[in-house]
Amino acid sequence: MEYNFREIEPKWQNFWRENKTFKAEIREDKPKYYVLDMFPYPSGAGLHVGHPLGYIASDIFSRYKRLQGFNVLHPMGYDAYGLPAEQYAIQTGQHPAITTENNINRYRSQLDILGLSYDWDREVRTCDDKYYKWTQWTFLKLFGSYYCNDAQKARPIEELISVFEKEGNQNINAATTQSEKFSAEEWKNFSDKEKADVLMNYRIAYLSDSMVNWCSELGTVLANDEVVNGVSVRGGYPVERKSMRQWSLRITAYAERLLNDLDTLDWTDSLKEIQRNWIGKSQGAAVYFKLENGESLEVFTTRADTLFGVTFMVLCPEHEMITSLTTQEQKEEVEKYVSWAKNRSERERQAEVKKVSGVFTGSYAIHPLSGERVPIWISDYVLAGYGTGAVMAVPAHDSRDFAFAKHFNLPIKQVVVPHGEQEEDTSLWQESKDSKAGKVINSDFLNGLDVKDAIKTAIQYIEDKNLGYGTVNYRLRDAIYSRQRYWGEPFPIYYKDGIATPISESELPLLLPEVDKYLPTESGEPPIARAKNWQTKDGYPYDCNTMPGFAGSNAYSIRYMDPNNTEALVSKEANQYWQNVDLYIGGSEHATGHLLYSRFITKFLFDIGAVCKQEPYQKLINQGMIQGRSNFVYRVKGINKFVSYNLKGEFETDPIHVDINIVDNDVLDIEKFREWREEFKNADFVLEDGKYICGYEIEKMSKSLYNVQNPDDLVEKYGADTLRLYEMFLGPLEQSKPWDTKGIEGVSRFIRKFWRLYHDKDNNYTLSEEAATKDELKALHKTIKKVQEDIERFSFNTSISTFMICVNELSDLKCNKKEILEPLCILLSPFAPHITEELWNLMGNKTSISFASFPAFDESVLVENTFKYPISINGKMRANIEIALGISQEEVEKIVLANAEVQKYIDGKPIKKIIFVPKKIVNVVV
RNA sequence: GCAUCUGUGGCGGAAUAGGUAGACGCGCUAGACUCAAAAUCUAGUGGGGUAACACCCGUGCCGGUUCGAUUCCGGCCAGAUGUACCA
Repeated sequence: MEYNFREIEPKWQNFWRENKTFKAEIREDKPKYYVLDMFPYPSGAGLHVGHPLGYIASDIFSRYKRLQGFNVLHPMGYDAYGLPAEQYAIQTGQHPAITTENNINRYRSQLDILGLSYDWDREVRTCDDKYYKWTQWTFLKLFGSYYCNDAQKARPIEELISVFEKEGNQNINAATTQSEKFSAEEWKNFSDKEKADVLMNYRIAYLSDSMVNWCSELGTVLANDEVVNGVSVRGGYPVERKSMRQWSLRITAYAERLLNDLDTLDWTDSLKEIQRNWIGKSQGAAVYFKLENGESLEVFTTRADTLFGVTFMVLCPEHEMITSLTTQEQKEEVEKYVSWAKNRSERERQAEVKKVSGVFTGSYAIHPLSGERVPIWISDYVLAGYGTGAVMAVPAHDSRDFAFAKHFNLPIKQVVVPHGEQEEDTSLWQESKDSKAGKVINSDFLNGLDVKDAIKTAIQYIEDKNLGYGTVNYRLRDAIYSRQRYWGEPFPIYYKDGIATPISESELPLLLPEVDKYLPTESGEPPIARAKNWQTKDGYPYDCNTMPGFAGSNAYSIRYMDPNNTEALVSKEANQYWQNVDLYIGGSEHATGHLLYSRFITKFLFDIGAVCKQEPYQKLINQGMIQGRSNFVYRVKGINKFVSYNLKGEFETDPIHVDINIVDNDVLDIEKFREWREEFKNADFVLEDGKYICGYEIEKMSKSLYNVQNPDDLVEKYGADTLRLYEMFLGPLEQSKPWDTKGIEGVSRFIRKFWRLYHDKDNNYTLSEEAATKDELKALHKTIKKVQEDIERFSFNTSISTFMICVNELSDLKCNKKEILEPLCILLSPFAPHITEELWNLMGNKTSISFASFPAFDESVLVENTFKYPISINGKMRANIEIALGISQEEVEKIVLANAEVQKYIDGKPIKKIIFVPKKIVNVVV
């Protein structure tokens, strides 16, 4: 009998559950460490081997930190609101809560068999009213706050109201869409509705008519990060631009802080870079162009140095000044163009980026510096959402303006000469010169300046003459926060005489109502509108939208600190103790969604004093994706005959995906294949060496490609410890890699070998109390040192290699000494918790291994009195010489030169130099 | 187009501070045990070369710094990911 994981693994899982071994409580005597996994959306498909990768890694680190004496918080929960459950509800009528509950139970059982050390008492579910009460509470706070640019933080909206009453909004510097100024007097005379409308322009959570990504297939709007290439991320349905009244969050107010604080985080450069790009800060200038009708048009530019190169202006088709600008002659054409542009779907627009289109308004602006007349055009290459929705076109130095000028035959004026070039005839150009280095020409007072200096000088000039001002623009947009769906958090808002009014905090949570169908109403209202009595006691209607998928995950890491608190999101005490997440593990696909939104919300909660940290996740590791490895069989065209991979060239074949569970090391199990599907029952095969070899390809892991590897099957076959080790052994945590079961035998062998160290031939536990030998101690301490270093840098694959070497050495030494094997058992416990708990118990220990301390590394065991010096001659390794440590460089050189092997290579030539690197190498240059 | 990352045997991958490249595992080859198989154990396994050594070549490509480069610098090529009319 060998190591029996089928009996031992459930035994210890039960032990941990019953003893609440991993329960985390505030303990002032211990330092805290908070390890968090991105909680999963419980989909109907269950877990595949890709999901546990991060969970196993975080579990190893949690267990390691516990051994080091840290009080570890390691919770898990479910991001339970989401589209799939709702889509399923629409099709079947089954309540999404039931689907979700079932899926969660399946997830839980799959997680349990992996032996993960979660504190399940802290589980959260975003669809649980006790949880979403705080999602709604956060929304009320966002609604009740504005962002003060002077203080650089969120402030209560009441403060703003009292300022309005005293002095109007003349001196307010806040993040707002309010452009009209008013006095205290005017404010007092506003109607309630007017006041509410003004305040709405300042709130951090606000209602506005905004251009949204509307997906009619899903019947809802989507955030920018939920749309890729003009189609929805979920489902791949077309998305169009549409103006709708929606809730938004003023995340743009936090752009600067979100950008700057990236520097304080221990994240990978690539992830920080993704966020920086998404925020997209650009420094530049706003410039006013006077119009002939007396109005003024504001544009944003990063290239104020090229002002004299402006030969036309372009407005986006949505620009509000189009009507007033269009002349009578151009009216018809402009209207035609604008309606054409508005009706294009996002996808069409993106697909035809290179096609130039546009129309002339008939009007002109006056160039602020030269006084020349500049024609004003309309084109959809100018985006409504960025800057002012209008640009000054400098065709000579901007490729888009250039393409436009070429297409409509507009003048092109060169104002920058790149270093080492001469001014050229722009009519001969095939492309613009966009480079940001060179000397300015044809530009009056800017002539001769370098681009960089010219930008500064130009901005200074326009500021002095009141023609504009230096400013900053961000690409980041406010987050659209409402969805026209059922399965989400209702907004704690009702409408009193058309004014959006918050319900009081004491009425939270506002429960998600029951509905008869999960579809929009006949009049096109969201599904919640179907609910009976969806109104306050006084009969005012509630908001019918629900919050988006990311709402529930914004502050979940904070809620885990105090998940059962009914009085607050988190108590001061719990928040002070747990602070924020020390280690966060999850996929990088959340870079511009969850990771940005939750940073924003955490900063907001910090501003209102609800939490003590500005950043939610101090260190972040993105585990790589595990791709699927699909197998193929090759069917001869037209007949039911299959050709082995290497012989398929002789036939005309179609590759067909075959279930990887009936393929072993690319060899097809023909019997199982025949049973797999009715149509293959009578199939013929052309074999090679008596086997049918399948082809393979690396693809996404997906049910439809028959390449999903289920962790349960592997646990059943090899045990959880082996699966844990193997997932880590597969390669570096952060790298994407294809799943491949080939190597799992190797770690399975290692586990059995490890077990055998503690047992004799008949599988009886035998450890001796004898003192360990020098070699045994060396093997152990070498391992302690390296494993600790490897864990610290999350190189779990190499730590496992180190364990393998150690076990091999101890097997060779026939070591069965407790002095060695007890610390080794502790050392391995984060990786393989079940087998080590069993051995720990066999060794006579009463408590769980989690409370043991990490084995101390004894340097003295590894100290040698001699060192093997590699000797290189002219940089090439030629010999090894054993030399006592601590002797002088001169002596080392003497010994080296006296060596016969070395003499052979020096071959009598004069020695130019000897380079001696202590403990490393001696290099002789001849 | 732009940004970030990656490129090492038949395969997954080591090499932590510029110092004997290929640890560890898989696979493969031979052998031991066995009637046989499984399991286990032993030896070998980058390429060329040799009876065996010696020796030569080798970390995507080209160049640089250095006594010495997988590692640092410059330029290219390829792949992955993200993002894209952001003025």
